[in-house]
Amino acid sequence: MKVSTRGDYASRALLSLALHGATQTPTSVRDIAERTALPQPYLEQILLALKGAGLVRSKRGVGGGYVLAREPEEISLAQIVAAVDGPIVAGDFGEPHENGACDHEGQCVLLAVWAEVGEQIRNKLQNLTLADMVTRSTGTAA
Amino acid sequence: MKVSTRGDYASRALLSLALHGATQTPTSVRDIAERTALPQPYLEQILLALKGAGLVRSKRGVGGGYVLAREPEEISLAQIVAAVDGPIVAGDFGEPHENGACDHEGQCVLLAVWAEVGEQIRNKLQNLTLADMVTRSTGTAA
DNA sequence: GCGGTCTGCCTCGGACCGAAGCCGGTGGGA
DNA sequence: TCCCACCGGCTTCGGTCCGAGGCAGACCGC
Repeated sequence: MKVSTRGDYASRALLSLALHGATQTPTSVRDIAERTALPQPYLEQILLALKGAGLVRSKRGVGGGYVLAREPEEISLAQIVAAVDGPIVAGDFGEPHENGACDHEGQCVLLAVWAEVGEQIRNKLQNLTLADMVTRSTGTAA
Repeated sequence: MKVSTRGDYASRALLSLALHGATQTPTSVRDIAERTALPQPYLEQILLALKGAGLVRSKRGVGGGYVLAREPEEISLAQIVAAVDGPIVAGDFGEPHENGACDHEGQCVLLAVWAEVGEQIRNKLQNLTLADMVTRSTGTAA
């Protein structure tokens, strides 16, 4: 019942890009790692997953690095977490109301509940974009 | 980002007790395991944890077993899950706005978000009692 | 009251799996 | 030729899931 560090790290990395307004000039993995205090090799493969999901673009060679693929308003935390942690669900015990999944008492009722919880989390995270985070970050605290 | 099987199993077991209206006569672990199709030894220690949390009472010897400690209306899913899975949170990366926790950009903003998500899940599960589940179970599907 | 049996209580341990993180090599760009 | 993204594989670590086995309390028949 918790977000893995991958989700947290990925969010921090992209938030870092958004904070520096780096929608054009690439930022190297090393710079991101320094600014966010994250382990560099680990962050590397996380960024790779984010690229695979189409959330960032990369540029190789000298002066290369990563750039947000879309505007911060268009990137939600749900997309980030889903990209590195897989689909956002609460409990993976199959689907309710399907073949032999509900052959014991109360089972499919609980499955429905977990599904509702997962959906609620998704809704929450879909409404939080990187732009919102930037606003929160600059508006409230350090 | 998911409920462990412990939480699911514990919920199923208590729901089974509630469905059979066993607020007085004890039900043995073996019977619960049969009705819910759960591994009996595993279920045993889960029930032990639930007893430690004060959600069920036990009776030893012949004709012994487990009984709900309170009325189904008084037992929420949040209590059950918290009893077997620990506190319900989304991401355990420390607390926001404390000593050196927010010394890197955007960190405490994200911490606040995870905290919000966790709180939302807790609220949802606190509003779902065993009595609600019984109603859902008997009212809608098999 | 006494032993047997039924049950919960408790602990130990191990298989299994995913998370977390490091490393070396490859190849494309300036 | 240097820089840096890319690409795997690989290890370590801890948690989950579950079984085995023994101990202790409760009720029974006698």
